[in-house]
Amino acid sequence: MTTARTAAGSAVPRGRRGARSAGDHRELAILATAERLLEQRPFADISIDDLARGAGISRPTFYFYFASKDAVLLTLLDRVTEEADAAAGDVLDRVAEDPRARWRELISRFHDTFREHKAVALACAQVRGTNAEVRELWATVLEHWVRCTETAVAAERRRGAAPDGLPARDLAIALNSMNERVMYATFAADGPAVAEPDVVDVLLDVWLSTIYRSTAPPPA
Amino acid sequence: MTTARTAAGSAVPRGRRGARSAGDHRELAILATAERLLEQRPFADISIDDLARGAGISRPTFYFYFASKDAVLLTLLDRVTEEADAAAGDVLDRVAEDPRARWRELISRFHDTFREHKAVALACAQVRGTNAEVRELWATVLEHWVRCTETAVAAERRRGAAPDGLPARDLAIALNSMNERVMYATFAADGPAVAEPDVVDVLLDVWLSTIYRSTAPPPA
DNA sequence: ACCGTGGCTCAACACCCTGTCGACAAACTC
DNA sequence: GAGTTTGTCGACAGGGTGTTGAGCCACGGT
Repeated sequence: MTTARTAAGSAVPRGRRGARSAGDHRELAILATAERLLEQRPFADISIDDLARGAGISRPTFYFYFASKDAVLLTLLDRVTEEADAAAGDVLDRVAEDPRARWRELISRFHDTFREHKAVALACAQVRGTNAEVRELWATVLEHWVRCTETAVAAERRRGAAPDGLPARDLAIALNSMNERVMYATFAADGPAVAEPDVVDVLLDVWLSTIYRSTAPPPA
Repeated sequence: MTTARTAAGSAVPRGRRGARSAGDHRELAILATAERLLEQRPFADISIDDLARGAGISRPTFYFYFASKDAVLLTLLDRVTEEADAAAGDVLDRVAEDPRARWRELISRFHDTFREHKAVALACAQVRGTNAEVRELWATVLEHWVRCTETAVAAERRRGAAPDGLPARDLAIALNSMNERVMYATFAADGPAVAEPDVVDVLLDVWLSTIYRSTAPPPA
């Protein structure tokens, strides 16, 4: 019921007078431990005790900071998606400048952000199935990206650069879903996957083909 | 260590003289209970006890038939993928006849099969994250479909119906991944999803655009 | 008719993990 | 220096998993 219960809004430094309290430090330690352990083994194989010990505290104390193991992951996911959002920036507002380059930039930046936090991304995809909060956060984030894509596609159609076709929203959903799954498979390296260095170009090619119905969209 | 340990190979009636033993009956009852319960609540919320009780046996007895809860799901998944494979049949050998119709048939049949076993499909996608056997089975199945797609695309290119572009395998991976994720989102109805009645046509449109670089592929 | 074996069943147990409760200490406030 | 807030943990209760060991029943062999 104290600081920690700000849950996902953890990026905002809590209302203390800037002073790094012991609690802040511990909370960060738990998060860091979680991300470190996730690089070594799957989320399901990490117990709350592991997290607590890794942060130098006891299990009950863990609950002072987070309501559950899932809450830790939720916070981690929140940080990563914010980073991805920041990385994407306003690229989509400038698609008309140079469509191919801008779309590529968009895909590439998402790819880089998620690759850097592979472990978190992979864990979230798994937990999404069992945890409603993670599922909803992801849904919200995805919805945002879908809307951005949709808007950009609509703009390209309006200026005559892209032909009409599928409803922009459906296309946006299909493309973003594809990206999600293809990147996941590449990172997880389980099952059929596109080779890491090619993944951005493969995805880009599908985006361009479906949005413009040709490999090379007309420049501005 | 007896009959049940044939695990995924359960479709093959075990070597008894055709007689439906009590065991066969129980095994089927567990499977049926699992599919029924999965339609009501998520896999994680179903305990082995639920499965056992549903099949009219005790928990320890459950272990006589399956090694774990996951093993039940694995068997269920095996049945569904076999059904999907059968439904797909040889459509891809006849793509040249009428590309649009055949590709649509392919996507549509997968869609129908998985929609019919929504619950199993959804559960598997979730468990795939934590269970290596499910992950591997899915990987194998997907690899098979990717290869079929790849072969068909290559054939279309060879006969001049489809232009060159992305390596056929990468394209096949991207498209199948998209289908998987888009159908999942539609069935799960969580987060941005294509409306159920449109999903086949949306997917088809992306397939055709990327394979033929035009909405309407040339007929034979 | 008798025994043994293999298919089948379960009560009871050991274990692990989660989440909570209540007592307690250090620090900051007035 | 009394009181609140922050932070800490030992000990417990509860629920799920997987195992053990003993027992039942139907059958085929002798």
